[in-house]
Amino acid sequence: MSDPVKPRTSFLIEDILSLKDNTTFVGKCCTQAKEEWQADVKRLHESTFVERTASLDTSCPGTSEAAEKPKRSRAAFTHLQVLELEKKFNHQKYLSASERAQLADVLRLSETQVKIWFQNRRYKTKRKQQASEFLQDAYKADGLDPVVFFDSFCRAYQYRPYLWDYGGAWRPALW
DNA sequence: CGGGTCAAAAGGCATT
DNA sequence: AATGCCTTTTGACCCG
Repeated sequence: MSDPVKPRTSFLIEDILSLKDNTTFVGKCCTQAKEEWQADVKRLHESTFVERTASLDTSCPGTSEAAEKPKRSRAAFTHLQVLELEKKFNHQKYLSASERAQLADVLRLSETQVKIWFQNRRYKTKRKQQASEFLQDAYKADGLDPVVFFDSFCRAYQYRPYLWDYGGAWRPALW
């Protein structure tokens, strides 16, 4: 079995691509992200499919030591899995049990993984909203130019493009 | 290599 | 009991 494809980022590629020709900097990163993602999709389709990712490491079978402290492991979701989760989340922030089961089946994840992912995603959105409000107040109070501010922000976080999908009130004014 | 960040998963407590 | 929010733990990754 080949290694599961590890997502490098969890940003919304469609969102970033939809931003269009803002700067060459953004464009370059989009191209790179798109290529990475396409490569992952290709590898996904070539393999039978991703193994259902286990939430717990089940190594050390049958050993008594394993019962003492179950080792917590972190699954790395694939780009495709994250993309589908993000698409769903874009439409609805909460899933019913049946919707969750269906999505879990399609993505070859456990229902718990889907549930936890949505919990973490909601909280992430909330934190970002709070952060964007804080930033907005900060640059207004300091009389900063939003364009210059955002440009430096992008450059400072060029390896963290997932920070770009700010849904905060200040983004529309910048684009 | 150490420190920082992100994200998956678990823990704790509240709500229904 | 199931699920919510929030916090903490954990592991991977990136940078200087």
